[in-house]
Amino acid sequence: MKKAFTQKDVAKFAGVSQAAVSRFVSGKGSLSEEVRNRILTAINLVDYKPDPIARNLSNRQSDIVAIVMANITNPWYPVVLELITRRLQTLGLQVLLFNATPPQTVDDLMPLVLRYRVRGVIITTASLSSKSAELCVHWGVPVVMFNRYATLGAGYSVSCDNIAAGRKVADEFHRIGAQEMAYIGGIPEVSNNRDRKRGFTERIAELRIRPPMISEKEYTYDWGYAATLALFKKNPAITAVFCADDEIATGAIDALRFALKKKVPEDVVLIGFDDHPIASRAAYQLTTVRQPVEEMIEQALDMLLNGNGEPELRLLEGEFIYRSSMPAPAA
Amino acid sequence: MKKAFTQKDVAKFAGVSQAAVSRFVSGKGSLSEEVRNRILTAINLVDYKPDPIARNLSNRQSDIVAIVMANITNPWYPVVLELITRRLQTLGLQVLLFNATPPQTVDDLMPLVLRYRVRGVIITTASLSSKSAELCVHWGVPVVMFNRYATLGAGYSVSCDNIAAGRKVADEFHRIGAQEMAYIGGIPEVSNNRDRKRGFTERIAELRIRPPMISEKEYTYDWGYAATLALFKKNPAITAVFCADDEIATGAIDALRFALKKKVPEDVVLIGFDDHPIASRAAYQLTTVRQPVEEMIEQALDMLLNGNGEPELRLLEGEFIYRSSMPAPAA
DNA sequence: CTGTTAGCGCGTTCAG
DNA sequence: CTGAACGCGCTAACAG
Repeated sequence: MKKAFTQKDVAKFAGVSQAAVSRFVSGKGSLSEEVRNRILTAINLVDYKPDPIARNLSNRQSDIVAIVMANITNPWYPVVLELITRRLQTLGLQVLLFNATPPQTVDDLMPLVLRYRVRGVIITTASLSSKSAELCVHWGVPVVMFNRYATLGAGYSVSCDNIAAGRKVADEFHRIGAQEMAYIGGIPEVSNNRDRKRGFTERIAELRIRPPMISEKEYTYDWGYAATLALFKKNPAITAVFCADDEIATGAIDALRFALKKKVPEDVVLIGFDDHPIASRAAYQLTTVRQPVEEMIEQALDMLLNGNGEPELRLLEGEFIYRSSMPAPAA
Repeated sequence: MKKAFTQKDVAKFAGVSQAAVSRFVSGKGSLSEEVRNRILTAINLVDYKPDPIARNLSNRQSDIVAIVMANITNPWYPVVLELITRRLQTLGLQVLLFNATPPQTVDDLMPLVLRYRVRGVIITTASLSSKSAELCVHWGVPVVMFNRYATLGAGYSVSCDNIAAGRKVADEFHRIGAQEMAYIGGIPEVSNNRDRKRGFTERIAELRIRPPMISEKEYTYDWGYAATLALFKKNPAITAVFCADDEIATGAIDALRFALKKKVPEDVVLIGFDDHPIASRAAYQLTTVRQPVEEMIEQALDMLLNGNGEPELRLLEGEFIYRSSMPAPAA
């Protein structure tokens, strides 16, 4: 229960003023060699560590970044969270984690988040409402939406080029001659779902193939499973399914194999999205569009920390990962 | 970029002293009805929200709890994280997330964690070294180890009764007449691995069955897969495998089915641990020992927030969840 | 019951 | 180059 040593203590030991110590640790202002050394030895002596809380109060700028998530149990997000925290820690920043668990929305959480004088906010859930966006601008806190973007052009966004990816999936299905296709989507309003669907259906139209059946609801295994059952009941002739993420896709594969007794890829081919850790398992071997997570994070943090305030959307390309659920073209 | 309203502002609007406002928001001390109302209207007027940072500085006690994790990508931990943050948020507490990514250890992280004047620390990674334990005691910060316990009897711990569970697994295997068994473990030093192994092997010895083959390394799918291949190469007659967690178990199942062409459960039965989200999927249908996560969290937070400082280990019972990888006894 | 005062630990003028 | 002094927003003792 002892108190930590403060700059005042260091100052006393070094026989200088507290202000000098402050200048030393911050590196701002100038100190004589003499004083610098005395302070340094004093700091080592008492093992002084700056108090981030006090610093934040005085600064009005903290070293913590808030992350608002709602989908931690979707296996792709732990990967994201892992990489973000790791990257942030190397930058000397910390992560304050907020869980937007329904019915709690980002809008509800935002005022709370802002109270912590965070350096910035990363949102992987829904997108910013205009109300929350205003709030952030108001308090001068940068926000970046990760894997989705705001329809109202506020804040920063990083996302995969979902439209292009959707088009490519259509091309792949076309390449192997699929005629009856389906799209099993995630949350209808979310930008990534809309874009993946759009790229897919638009390209299918261009190719003059019959429009795919569409069913969308949420990004879960259970939904993928249930949607597959429903879709194939309506149309047993489907031979190619594009799933908006890997959770949905693995659910679809299980439904196909274990409930509908179909073979993947012989009877039905599937393509997912994300390349999350489960997708590569032997039980699934899912062909998928890998999101360039590390690069996305790099871009997100760049905007967050070095952004000029102008809303911006950075689009990165996804990478096709071929596995057995949808074989690669013969080389 | 506007400044937030402070107690001082509220005080000015209400025509009272700032201290009065402080008493109002904290609920401590007494105020006249008169003043109370004036303050309340002033607060609503300017939409005053207390500043947690400033409060922390003044208090020497924060409203944030640190969580130190290293295994976020193991699907059981997102569940834990999700539930902890949710529970904490309802208590008005926030989560500061630290990633002990190798080679960074808990010991390295602890001094950093402590600087944030956190209310407490939850560790799901390794257990406290004596050095770190001392540090926490020194600063009066309570620590609880989640799903593991300290060998040196410092800090709080919540864990499943792993020994009992291990014994029960042995009984189950014995019930169906298995003779050649194996244990695929996680990180050798971790208490939960040691206890699961111990309960299992001890009970097997009591039952006078041949001792199981043992192989342990880490809690991952890949390890489960690799270990299975290696074990069955040495002894193809194995018919029952106990895996220290579900990640290992699902890896083992895939190795069995896809590499070794064995049938589960006809040729080999398996039991895992945790009951993580993947275990219940159609592709695995894993019989497992479910950890009572919610109750564990409840106990963990109870000790963290209301503990008396005495080291304590709370052991909760696991629940057998029967699925097809090891059928339940006929009723 | 209420206001005044003194910190919490640090950054930042502002004189010397 | 350096130290004294003030403020960040809030809590807690202390008088009235």
